[in-house]
Amino acid sequence: MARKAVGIKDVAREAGVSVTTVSHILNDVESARASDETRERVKSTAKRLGYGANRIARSLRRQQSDMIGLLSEEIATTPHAGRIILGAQEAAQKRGLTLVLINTSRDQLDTQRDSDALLRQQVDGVLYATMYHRTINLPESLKSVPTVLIDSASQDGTVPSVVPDEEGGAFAAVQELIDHGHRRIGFVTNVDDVPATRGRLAGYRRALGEAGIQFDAQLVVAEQSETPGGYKAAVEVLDRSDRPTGLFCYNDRMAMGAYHAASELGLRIPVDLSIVGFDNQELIAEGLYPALTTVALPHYEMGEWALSALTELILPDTTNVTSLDSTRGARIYETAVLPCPIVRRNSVSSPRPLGEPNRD
Amino acid sequence: MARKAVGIKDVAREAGVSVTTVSHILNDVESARASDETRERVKSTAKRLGYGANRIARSLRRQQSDMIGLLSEEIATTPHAGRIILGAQEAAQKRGLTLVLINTSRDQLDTQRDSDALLRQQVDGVLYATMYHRTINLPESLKSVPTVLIDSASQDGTVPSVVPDEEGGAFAAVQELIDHGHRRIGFVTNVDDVPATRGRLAGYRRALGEAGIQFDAQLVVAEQSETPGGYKAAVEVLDRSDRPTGLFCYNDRMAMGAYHAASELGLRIPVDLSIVGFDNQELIAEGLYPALTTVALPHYEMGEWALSALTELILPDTTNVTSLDSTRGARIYETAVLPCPIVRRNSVSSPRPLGEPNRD
DNA sequence: TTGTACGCGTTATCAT
DNA sequence: ATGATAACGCGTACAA
Repeated sequence: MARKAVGIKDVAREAGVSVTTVSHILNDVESARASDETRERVKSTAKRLGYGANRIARSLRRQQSDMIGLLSEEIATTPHAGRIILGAQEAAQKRGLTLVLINTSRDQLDTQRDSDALLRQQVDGVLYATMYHRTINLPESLKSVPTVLIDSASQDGTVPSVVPDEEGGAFAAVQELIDHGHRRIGFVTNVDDVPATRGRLAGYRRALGEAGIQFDAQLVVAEQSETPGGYKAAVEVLDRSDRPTGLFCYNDRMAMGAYHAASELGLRIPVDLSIVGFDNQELIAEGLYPALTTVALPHYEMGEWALSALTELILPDTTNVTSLDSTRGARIYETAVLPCPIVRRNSVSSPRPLGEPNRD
Repeated sequence: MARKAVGIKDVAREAGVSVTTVSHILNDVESARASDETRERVKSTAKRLGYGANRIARSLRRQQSDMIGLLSEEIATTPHAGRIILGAQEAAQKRGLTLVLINTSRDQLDTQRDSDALLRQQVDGVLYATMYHRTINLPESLKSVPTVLIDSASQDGTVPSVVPDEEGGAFAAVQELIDHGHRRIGFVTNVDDVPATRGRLAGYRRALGEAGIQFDAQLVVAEQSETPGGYKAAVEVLDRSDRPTGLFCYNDRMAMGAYHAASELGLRIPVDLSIVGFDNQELIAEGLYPALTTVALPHYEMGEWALSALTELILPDTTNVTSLDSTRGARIYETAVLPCPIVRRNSVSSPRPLGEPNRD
């Protein structure tokens, strides 16, 4: 830790004032005013000495640490996690808060009564990020500390939460195909019953519906959400005479499988088949040939939003402070839904005009 | 922060002893002994009350925060970063340390004199992780705080550092091809002059040399280290009659490009062409068909190693404490080199027997 | 307008 | 074997 830290006392002595004055000035305390002259002198000497308040002493005194815990099941196990962390980190830094990492496995969380204590004592609040979008019950250990959920909605709305707009993203993806003239659009989806699956299917159907295209159950086929699953599903939906000209894939990995299937079937992308993915995994989306048009998950934005919501939770607005205590704890939070923008690359084009011969 | 925290005083009162005794017992202080009876009583009441020392107060008193700063240029901008973080985090947790995130852009680091103060005051040390393996000069702001470098070596060895064994990994990759009987092995490498490029080339040459295979400059071609570069390079090295039967690629992205090239040239993997990548980007390696045999970067292990080295730096071994002050700061650290294990999947097989007709 | 003194929860020193 | 108390560095009520 500090080797030869410069303390508030040093600043006070150097500026020829008391520590109180220094503290007041540096913390912009309203009540006590100092002459502009001293104010200036204190500030400059503080800067000259490179003074920064000892956060630990300050925390002890203020009874708040200015630290936010980022609680995550297997931190950064997914490539997405990085963006969440970054969003939260930058938002935290902007507010003078520090992000500390707490790693947990889910089952640990419930039994972790001591972790509870650990948490409560050093962080002002926690961001709880799940690995993928889902609905959860708030772990018992988090009931006592201000918490915001990232990428999952709380069952009962007792805490704020933020999730991606799966349906909107899927809608945009399918709309992109429709805008290019596709009418026969397949959906390679996954088999797990999670919000993303339901939301993306809903978006697919809504886009079709709004375009006046009949939903055809034969065109949606579900498999495991990995690349091999995408391959299998794509083969199934593409290997027939009335195959779709456009394909919406549950995620980029499945789209990668679909590329493989298309290649095997002699279908060129995007000439013979247009594809849109989901997730915007750049490694894949930019690596595929042609580069994959896909939908981005707003990870950075979710991290940012969550941290912002958490600060509001911690420092309740000074507006209507009166009814505060009564409303606290009873409040129901709606989960925020952040947009998933489409990222256009080269896997979508117009279908060949009707009647043009297939040259395969 | 803490709503109604249970403090050491509560435990003392409840157990009918003084706070001193509680502190002694809970901290396993050698000098002062208590009766086994009280010892037991104190411990049990502490547990019953759910007591945990207030880390902030403890930090203030002990003059050490037990916090480690993870300083990173654009945290988790690469998928690898997550593994580093996880390795460091778990190692930290094991030692009762907390990891705090500090995000920086590289140029910021030098001018950041206030960040310097910030760092010094709350973290006991910092882990400085660069985005990719390279050699650096330690930023000025880190000179004053115990630091360990991850994924980069310090120019002058003033601080411990850990990097991947690029050469060994490349050697293993090429050896894998040789073991399968390949004699004509191409190398699709990248154009940047970084340690990884040099090391992987050296490993390639050494493996060839030890197998008695003549190095052929025509078989190594450099391009941008992305997928399109891999495609271009692979086409160049494969589109000729004396093409290699095995291909070592600088990284998995380039390997992905090579897959595409092979497909275009009508080369089946691994029947007509065996490929080994580097990085073990699972998204790619497991998504390609056939799954890519590649070499893993030891990110988790580097994070772990770095944290371990840092703790030794902070709490110097109690052995030979005498000569401590004199040696400190003057010491030269060798940079640790961690092995890159090969991960076998399905992209390598034996080349077709000599003379077997090419069925293309 | 400025300074003195106390308290935040621990740990550590020194008595008893 | 146990307990009283100073000190860590800062913020602030209260006195001047």
